[in-house]
Amino acid sequence: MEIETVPASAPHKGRPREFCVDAALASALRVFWSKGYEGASMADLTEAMGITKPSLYAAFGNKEALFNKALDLYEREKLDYMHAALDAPTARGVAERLMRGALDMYSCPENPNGCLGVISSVACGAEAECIREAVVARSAAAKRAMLDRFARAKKEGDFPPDTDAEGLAAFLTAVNQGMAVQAGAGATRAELERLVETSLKLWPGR
Amino acid sequence: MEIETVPASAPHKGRPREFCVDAALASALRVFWSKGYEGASMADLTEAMGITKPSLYAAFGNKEALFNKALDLYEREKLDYMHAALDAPTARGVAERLMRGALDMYSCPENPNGCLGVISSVACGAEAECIREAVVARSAAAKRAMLDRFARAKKEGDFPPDTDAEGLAAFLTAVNQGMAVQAGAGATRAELERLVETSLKLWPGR
DNA sequence: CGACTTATATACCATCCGTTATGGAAATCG
DNA sequence: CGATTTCCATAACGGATGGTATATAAGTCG
Repeated sequence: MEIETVPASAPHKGRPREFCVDAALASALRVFWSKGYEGASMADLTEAMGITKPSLYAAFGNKEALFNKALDLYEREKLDYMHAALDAPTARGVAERLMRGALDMYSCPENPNGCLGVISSVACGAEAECIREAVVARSAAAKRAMLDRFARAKKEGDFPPDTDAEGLAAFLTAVNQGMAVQAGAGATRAELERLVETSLKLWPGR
Repeated sequence: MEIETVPASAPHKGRPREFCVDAALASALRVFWSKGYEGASMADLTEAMGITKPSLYAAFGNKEALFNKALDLYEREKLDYMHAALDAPTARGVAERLMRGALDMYSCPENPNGCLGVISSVACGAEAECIREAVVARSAAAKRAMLDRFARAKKEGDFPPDTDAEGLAAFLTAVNQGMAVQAGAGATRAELERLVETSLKLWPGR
């Protein structure tokens, strides 16, 4: 929970805001998630958020700043399962929690289809290049965390010593990205479930 | 090799065209491949193709028709490894050829990064919805071909009888899509190679 | 050589894009 | 009560978008 725009103690002078910033940001996230950065027009955003353009600019800066805040929210609310997954006791547990967490998210009917990160990291127009870079940087960080976890798992004996932890991290990332693509293309939960079960069956160990 | 616009025997009346349709289409493909359907503006396209807008419209119809023809070309030239892959004698051979073929394509420095199909199938603006549907339909057909091949492999004993061929098809598709996403995000060939080797090591049987 | 057909080049169209200036409305402060 | 500050609503901005009308150039056909 955030305290609007000003630090904290502002006993609001001036006219009070007529909308909830958090709710508006959540609506914006849904639009970006459905249409991507470039596909989401300001008209789409303002309509979904229930505010006018000047209000949006006053509260969030501009479209890019709004997207970044929406991305923060996405990471915070929708990607928290990743942190929990990395805390699993074994590498296999990490993989399982990661895939099942992604599966749950992608097949939740209240969420737009697909993954905001994947949607935003595929190539698009020139104006969105900085957006793309920001998203790629974030997912690189996520992948590094996974890699570190697998390196630890290797030392702990979850994997044979000749295991390519980097390859496994890339593999798990790829399965999740592929799941996102298929979810974005309209795959059913049953199909995604099958993908997860198969991947889990192929995962080394146990 | 196509015969321009008219059936075949046209002893071209009127002013002759000053550019090569096939070369222009190849240039257009590169632009769509780099920037996606919506990210590619008519100005981008005409500049890369070396022709003016009226010439483009006269030769290809409109942006959507141009994209579909570029997609045909992409499938014909860049995705032919898929047909060859499905002809491999074993299911493992199919998987290997599919992944290595994708790897070669994604890491060819002359090609734009990523996969045109994946780029075009992730959500974007409303105007591109029909494009998205067309691409999704094509990749669904590709997946079905792979599924049929694996069903056959199951009957031929490549897999144990309790194998989930559908799950394996979804899995292989997902790895390739994930590879495309990572390639689009700028992964090196070495990274993608590692992903392929790992996936191949996990693939069932020998 | 004309007549005809087709391609090119320039300029333009309506529409939408993200963004912002302007004027009034709603609250607190003195 | 002003005075002040902040927010909302309308409407407009310059620029870019996909798509075209018009006029001219470059060929073949009779």
